[in-house]
Amino acid sequence: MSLTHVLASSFFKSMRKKPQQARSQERVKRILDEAERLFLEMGYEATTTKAIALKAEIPIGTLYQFFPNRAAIAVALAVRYAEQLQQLFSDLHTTEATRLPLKDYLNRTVDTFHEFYAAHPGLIIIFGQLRQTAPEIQKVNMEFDLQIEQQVAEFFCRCNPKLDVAQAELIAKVASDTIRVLQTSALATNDRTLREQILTEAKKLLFNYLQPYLCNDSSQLPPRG
Amino acid sequence: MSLTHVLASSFFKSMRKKPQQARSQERVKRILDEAERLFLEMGYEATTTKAIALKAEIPIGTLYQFFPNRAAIAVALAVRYAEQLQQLFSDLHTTEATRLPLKDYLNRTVDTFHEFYAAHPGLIIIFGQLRQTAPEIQKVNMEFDLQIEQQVAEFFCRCNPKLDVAQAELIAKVASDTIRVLQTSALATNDRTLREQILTEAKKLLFNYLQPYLCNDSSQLPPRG
Amino acid sequence: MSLTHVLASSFFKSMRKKPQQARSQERVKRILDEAERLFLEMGYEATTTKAIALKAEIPIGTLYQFFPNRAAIAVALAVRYAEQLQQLFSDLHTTEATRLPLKDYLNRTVDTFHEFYAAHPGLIIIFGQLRQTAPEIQKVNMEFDLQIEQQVAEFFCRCNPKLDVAQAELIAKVASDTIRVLQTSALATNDRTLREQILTEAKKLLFNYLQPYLCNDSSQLPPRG
Amino acid sequence: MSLTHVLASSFFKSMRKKPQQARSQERVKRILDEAERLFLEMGYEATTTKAIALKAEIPIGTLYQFFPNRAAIAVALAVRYAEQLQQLFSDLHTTEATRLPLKDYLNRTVDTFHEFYAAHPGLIIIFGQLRQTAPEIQKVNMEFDLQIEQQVAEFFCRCNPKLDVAQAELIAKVASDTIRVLQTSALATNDRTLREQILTEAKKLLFNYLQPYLCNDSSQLPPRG
DNA sequence: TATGAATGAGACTTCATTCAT
DNA sequence: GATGAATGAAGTCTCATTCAT
Repeated sequence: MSLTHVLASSFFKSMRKKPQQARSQERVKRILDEAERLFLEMGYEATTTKAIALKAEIPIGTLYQFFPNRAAIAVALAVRYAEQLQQLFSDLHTTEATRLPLKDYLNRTVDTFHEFYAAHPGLIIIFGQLRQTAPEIQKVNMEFDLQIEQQVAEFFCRCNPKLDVAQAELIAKVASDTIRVLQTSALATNDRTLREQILTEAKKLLFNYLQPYLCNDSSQLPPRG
Repeated sequence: MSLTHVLASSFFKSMRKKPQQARSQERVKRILDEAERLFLEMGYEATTTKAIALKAEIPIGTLYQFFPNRAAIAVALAVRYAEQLQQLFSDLHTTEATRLPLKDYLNRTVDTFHEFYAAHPGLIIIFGQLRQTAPEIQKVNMEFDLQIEQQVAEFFCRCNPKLDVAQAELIAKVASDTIRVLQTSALATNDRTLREQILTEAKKLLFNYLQPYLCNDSSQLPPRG
Repeated sequence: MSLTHVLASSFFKSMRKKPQQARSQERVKRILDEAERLFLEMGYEATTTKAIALKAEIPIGTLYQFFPNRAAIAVALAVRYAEQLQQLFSDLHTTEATRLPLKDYLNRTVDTFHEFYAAHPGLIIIFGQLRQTAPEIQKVNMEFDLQIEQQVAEFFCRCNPKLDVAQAELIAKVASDTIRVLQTSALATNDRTLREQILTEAKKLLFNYLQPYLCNDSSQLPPRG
Repeated sequence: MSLTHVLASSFFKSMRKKPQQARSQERVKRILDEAERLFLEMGYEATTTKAIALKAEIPIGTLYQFFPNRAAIAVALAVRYAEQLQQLFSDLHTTEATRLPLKDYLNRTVDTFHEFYAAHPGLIIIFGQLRQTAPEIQKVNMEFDLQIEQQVAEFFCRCNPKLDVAQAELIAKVASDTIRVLQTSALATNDRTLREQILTEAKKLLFNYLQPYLCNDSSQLPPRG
């Protein structure tokens, strides 16, 4: 029932067999790594399964023993990222971060995710642009977004117990979408100053937006509806 | 030098020849309309030029007289939307909207664009997901985004003359990215209530973010840098 | 019955109408000139009628009023060359050249034709390589070659009245083929020294070959085969 | 460094992969055989890859596994002929032919090659007319011609050690070009008598041309220059 | 199990030629 | 007569996936 569980099952459903031997695991990793690089460089449609197999240095037939088709590779990539992001999120929330003032919590969150995004350029493609091309990926993306948003919503509820769940989920969704697009926007530029500025604005924007909801001062809570 | 001019030139550069006769114009329109529908339904890569020609009820050779290749059709679509959005934006700013209080201005802006987005579902694909697949489209998108952001920045500067241009452009970019993603998010759901809620949050978020910058009370202006 | 007559009729048969007005003649010339350049640069198949019309600065429809199809342009080019070559040959034979010693006659002939070939690089394509692609051209080529060979044979018979006609025609054919290939070979190199050397060898070769036949000393005449 | 080696490498470079299994070799052979027939019948440009695959009774995709494009088939054909001709030439020179008097050597050479040409009508197309259309073929042709000419030159030098290398190469080139065009000329006619006559003249022509150079009587050697 | 040669539908695009204006 | 937009058959080549070895 946990996210990890759900996604993991989704992940392995996309694969023909669960690689148990060391070599198989190594091969699957190589496939995913090379596929990510190629998707990033050439785009999904322009990336051939043969090219992936070639770069991963495995026979094409073997690739098809791990993945039933090309889309499954993209899905597996999406799941791998989802797991990593979930881990990142969990790590963040098991530290003292959740006990920081909102402003600091947001700064930390934005920076943490930014580092991850910056280190994984493929992520934006997989989670941002492959959606349309491969409906399967979209599904994984949406499922994952939802899971994260629910966890964020739970966190918001813990911050401000007066917040009702539906409201918290709405806010979580809006905040998640916003943070995601601004991360993307920041990463799209090579101008390091601009990048920092965008992140700074993102933090302000989130703070200004969330403060009225999360500040435990009921007098500031906006009326529902 | 105007945006319309720039985009129009870009538009016609993407086409083999400028259709001047009534029938040609009609045909180009049909090509674009059908292409939009197909891109939306099947995705860009899965949409064949043959299918577009078939749906538009013109011979394939004729399609290629107007567009040198499939990507050019997508570019033309992007330009068409860019022009319409620019028009929408200009119309908004030549009304009294700009003299409204910030909150009302934002409400109006969000609603106006939302109506347009809702009426043109293809827009999100063209401006949101086709980027990677066809670099030409990305270019049109980015040019257009930049133009709009500059106009928004100019508007911000007029609202608050103390704002410096670079700052205004940054804020405009952040606000534009945010509004765009939330519009998309709103449209992604079929739940009309949720959709309204997302838009309401978008308005709040923008207001909370922009007010400190645009409220002409210098004491509230955040220090630069 | 003259060559010029035969070829001229062939030439105009390849054209839809005999251009009588000055502008038409000018246009046909431009078509041929540009076609020649394009055939030379791109090859026959890669040269589109549209490209020819474009370069010649005439509408494509007008091109098709002068030539029924693309091959007709190539044929017309072949005929134009045939006429020029025939003229060259006639001019040579109406001078004192025919009264020179064989060696001098051959030197003059080789050089004269070489100058023409060098000045008309399209000739080799039209007469050498377009044959296969367009059977019509092959026909014009062969007709022309035959006419020239017959004139050469007549000349040989005049040189040595003891030569019978069939023999003379055979020799003329062999000599013509040889001279043609060596001209081509000479022109294929950019090394001016090598080019001169090839031509020098061509002259020797022809002299050594023809002398026994044409030297009016019956004792040297080879016995008929 | 041997010709065979050079050409073989060129040959396999033109192919996607070296066929190793019996079936593959058989298939490549069928492709080449049918391509040759079609090139001969229809011309290179008019011969479609589909038609070749159809005649060879293999799927088009399989054809493209062996050859990256249509031109590569023509190149492979050229290389196949080059190898056969080289073999023919080598065989001739490892017999006693080289020890025969010049006249007999030439008779034998002309006849030997004529038999081969007559048995392989595609050769003339590939080596004579495809040049322009496909630059790759031209390259193979020229490389091959050069190799043969060098071998001929070496033979000439052995015949007459007083001949310098550059001179020998020039003569070899002239003789090769001449013999080739006369072979072609002979084959172009269906009149068997005329064909024989052309060949007879070719032999005379070559003998008369080469004798002064190769006859080991230095008094007859033409002065260089 | 592992492999990679084989498959063939189908994609995009071109271009000689026509014919309505 | 002059024009050039319109046509659509046909060409080359790709590639996801299979399956015999």
